[in-house]
Formats: sequence, C-alpha cells, structure tokens
Amino acid sequence: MTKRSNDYFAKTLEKGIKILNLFDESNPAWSQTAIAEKIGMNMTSTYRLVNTFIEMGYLTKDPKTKQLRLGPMAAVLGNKLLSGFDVHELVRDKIDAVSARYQISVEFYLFQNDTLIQIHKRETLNTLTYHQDLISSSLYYTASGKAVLSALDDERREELIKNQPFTTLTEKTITDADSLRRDLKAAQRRGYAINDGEYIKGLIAIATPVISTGGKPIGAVCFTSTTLNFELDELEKQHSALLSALAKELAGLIGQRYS
Amino acid sequence: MTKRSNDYFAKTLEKGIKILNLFDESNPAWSQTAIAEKIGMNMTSTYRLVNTFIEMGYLTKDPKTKQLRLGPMAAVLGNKLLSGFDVHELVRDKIDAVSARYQISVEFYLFQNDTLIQIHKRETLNTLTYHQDLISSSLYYTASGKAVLSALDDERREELIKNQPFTTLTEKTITDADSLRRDLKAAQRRGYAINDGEYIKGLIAIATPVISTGGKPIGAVCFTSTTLNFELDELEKQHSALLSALAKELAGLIGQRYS
DNA sequence: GACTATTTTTACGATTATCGTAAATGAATT
DNA sequence: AATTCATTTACGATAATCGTAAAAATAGTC
Repeated sequence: MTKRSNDYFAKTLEKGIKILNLFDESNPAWSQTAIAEKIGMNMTSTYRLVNTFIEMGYLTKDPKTKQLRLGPMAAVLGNKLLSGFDVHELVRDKIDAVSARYQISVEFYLFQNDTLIQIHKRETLNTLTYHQDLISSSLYYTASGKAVLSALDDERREELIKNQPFTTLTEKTITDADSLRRDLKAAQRRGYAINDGEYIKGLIAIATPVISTGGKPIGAVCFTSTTLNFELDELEKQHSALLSALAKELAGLIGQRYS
Repeated sequence: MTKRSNDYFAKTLEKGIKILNLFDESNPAWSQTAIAEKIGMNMTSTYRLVNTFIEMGYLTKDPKTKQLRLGPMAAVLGNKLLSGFDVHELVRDKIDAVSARYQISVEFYLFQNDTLIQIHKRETLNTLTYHQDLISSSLYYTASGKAVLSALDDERREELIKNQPFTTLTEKTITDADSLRRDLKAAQRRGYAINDGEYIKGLIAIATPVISTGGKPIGAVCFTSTTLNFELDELEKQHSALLSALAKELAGLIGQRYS
C-alpha cells in the first residue's frame, strides 16, 4: 500500500492561505460556512483552520455574530509582506518616471501560475480611472493578458486559450478562441497587444510582454488611456516605442529573478 | 491508544505562517537552512512548506543561490491584509485628531498573545523620531508594555514578568523583576505608566491601558516626546488627563471586538 | 580539477495530524 | 416550545506529515 504522498506540497497550508486571501477591503467579514463554501472545504477542517488563525491573532471572531475578521497579526504580516517584496521598489521608480515624463498611465504585471498579478500602477492625475482585481487568470480581455499570451510558445498558449471563459464584457469583447488567435497573431507582428474597449467601454491600452533571460514571458507593461484623451492609433504612434523600451528595461531589472 | 489530537489547531499552518513572517524589509532573503534553524524545524518539513509557498507564488527561489524571497502573491496578500484590517480606520481618525490638536506624538497598540502590536502611530512634525518593531513581546522597557502589565490580574502579570529578558538598553532601563513590580504599582496608583529614557536616552512617554468591556487590557495608548521638548513631569501634567480620555474612547470603539 | 564541507533534494517507513461523518450545542425565528 | 440554521465537539479511518538517512547539487579550498 505504498500510497506515497506524491509531492512535497502541504495542502493544509494551501487551504489556510486561501482562507486568509478571502479577506480584503470589500470583504472584511466572513462567516465560517461562507468560508467553507467558498473554498470547498468541510466544516471541521474550516473550523480547525479558522481556529488556528484566531489563536494566532490573524483572525478575530465576534462572540455574538460569529463573524470572522482580520486580526492585528494580519495587519503586521501585511506590512511585512508589502515591505519585504522588493521587486516593487526596483521597478516602481522606473515606471513612475515614465508615467510622469510622458503623462501616461502605466501598469506593470507579473505572470505567475498562469495568472497576471498587478505589481504596480501609476495613473496620471485628473483622468478617469477604473477598478480591476489585483489578480486575474482571465487573459482574453486585457492588453496585458494578450501580450503575455502572444509571447508564450504555441502549446502553452493553446492550453490557456482553451481555459478562457470568453465572457462578454462590452460590445467589443473578444468572445471566441479564433478571434483571440487572430488578435494574438496581430500582436506578435506589431510587438505589442492592444485593447480597444474590450474590457470597459472607452478604455484603450497597449501592452507588451516582459521577457525573462530564459526567453519566457514573465510579465507585461501596459499603457492605458481613454478615448476621451486619445484615439487608439494616436496612443500607438506616440508611445509604442516607449512601451517596448520600458519593457526591456524592466526585463533587465527582474529578468533573471523570475526566470 | 486514544491519543486524541488534543486541539483544533493546525500545526502545519502555524509553521507556514511563521515562515512567511520571517520576511520583511530588513530580511528580504533567507536560505532554507536559515529558515529551518530560526523556526526550529527539520529540513524536510521546511522543504515541503517552502516548496508549497513557491508553487503558490508566495516565495521565489533564486535558481543559483537558492535564496528565498517573497513572490508576487505575497505582495497581493499583503495588500489585502492591510486594507482588510479595519480597526485601523475606526481608530486612526480619533488618534490623528488628538495628535494634531495637541501637538503630541501618539501610538496605539493592541495586546494579543502576550504581545504588543503597533496598530497606529502618528508623530508630530519636526521632531526626532525612533524606530521600533511593530511587534514586541518585551513589555518591561516601554510605557505601553508597563501600562498593559499594570492592568493584568496578579497571576497573569507575574507570569509575564517572569518571561521578561531584562536586557539593559540604557542606563535607566529596569533590569530586575522587583524594580518592575514597584514601577507597575506606581502606574496603577497614577492610572498610567511612564517611561523615562528606559528604552532610548531622551525618549519619554506616558501610556495607559485600553480596557475591554470584559475588564481586560486589550491594548495601550501612548504619548511620546523627548526631553528636548518636554520634561517628563510637564508631559504628565499637561496630557495625562487627555491620555485617559483617549483610552476610554478607543475602548468604546473596539472594546467588544477584542474582548 | 580533485577533495571536502555545506546545503538542498529525494526516498520511504513510522507516526500522528487531519478528514469527515455524525451527533451535540447554541442562537435566531416563528 | 418547535424549527431552522450555524457552530462546536467526539472519534475512528485515512492519508498527510515527520524525520532519518542517503543522494544530489553547490560552494569553498588547495
């Protein structure tokens, strides 16, 4: 009965971290059952993990309502994680400089576990803004997502294309695999991907992959604007060269750490 | 052999969280052995937990040096934890208002797991400042620590006094249990604890416990200054009433969440 | 470049922590 | 009081983690 635990991977830890991740500004309080449902875990395990967090001070439970909230230790850990993550600092200055100099909103993402993670975002003053999750595994409706897809090898790209939900967000959203494939081909020719109101009406963007020393896409930089300020072709003409240059610089800074 | 796992407490999760907590601004990179030593864990367990974090994107490993650093997911979680922890907002305004109005530096701590955790700190402009860890389990050399100790019941207080390291920090640091006991008695009479350069030369402070609805100390508020600006007795005369009032207000805001 | 010391990774049996059912307790509503 | 829903506890079966030990990779020395 040599049922070897096939991997060096601690599932209990994974589940615990998933629980912590549920809490943020817009979801500061959870019930135990809501957590169990969301993570897909039975009540006993949920109880044990939640209880562990409570005893450690990462969660607090309202004695009456049983609502769970982040505890003080969570704030401490949050501090550490943010200040200890130092790609941030390396990259931030460069991005801020470009944003200030050329009056353009810039976003920088890392690509990890088939997921785009927003690392830094600098907006120009006095412009419309929009909310976006810091993490997204949907790649078909953003310039950055398409930039990364366009730089993957064929096999990986097809794998990810298959997993896109292709939900319609605006009248311009790409809603099928073939259209996406065409769009990605065009991005490869150009050297950058574009977004023409596919995510939010009026929001336009150009994005290019950041390539590791090993030749793989490890992230993306993105310039965003609105059709109130620019037409898409203006944005392309004026800034696409700058975008590529910035991507190369960022690759130089982090290209071997995230190879 | 009913060796019941005595508690609903996930040790694996605890260890994992301890690992994450090692990383911060001043310690951004760790080797696996250093982690194992620091936590007091065998290599295999360390390897499994670290590997779990790597696969989840919370840590990255330099392929050459094997140095471990926080990964992008850590930054995302850090964001969530900080923004999702909302005692912060409840309390911050009150503290900022007092600090601005009376031109005094204010610190607020929660007391959890025998540990003081800095929740908020507002300094007056143009004054000397100092660095302090966000978490401390040493209570004998700060006004806030002594404030909390003074409000504990006798048994708990003795327990904690026994665990103080009594390291000498300045010529005024309290270095033995009996002196501390006398100091705490005085604090109880006064209603607040004082710090007269016991931590840093020239740094003075008064602090008072924040008491939960259940009557237990759940934190402390502290006014700090330097002997360049005030003498300690001036600080006491001018501000001790304000300090107590603030502590009561804060207790009203959070007194039942952290009961 | 061979040798040693150190660190990381893998293998696997022994141990024990976690899972998950089920029942008990508690809180809220009618 | 009865019903419902959520949380907490008990406990046996299961599967994950521990921890020794050996292999592999890396760094340091001569």
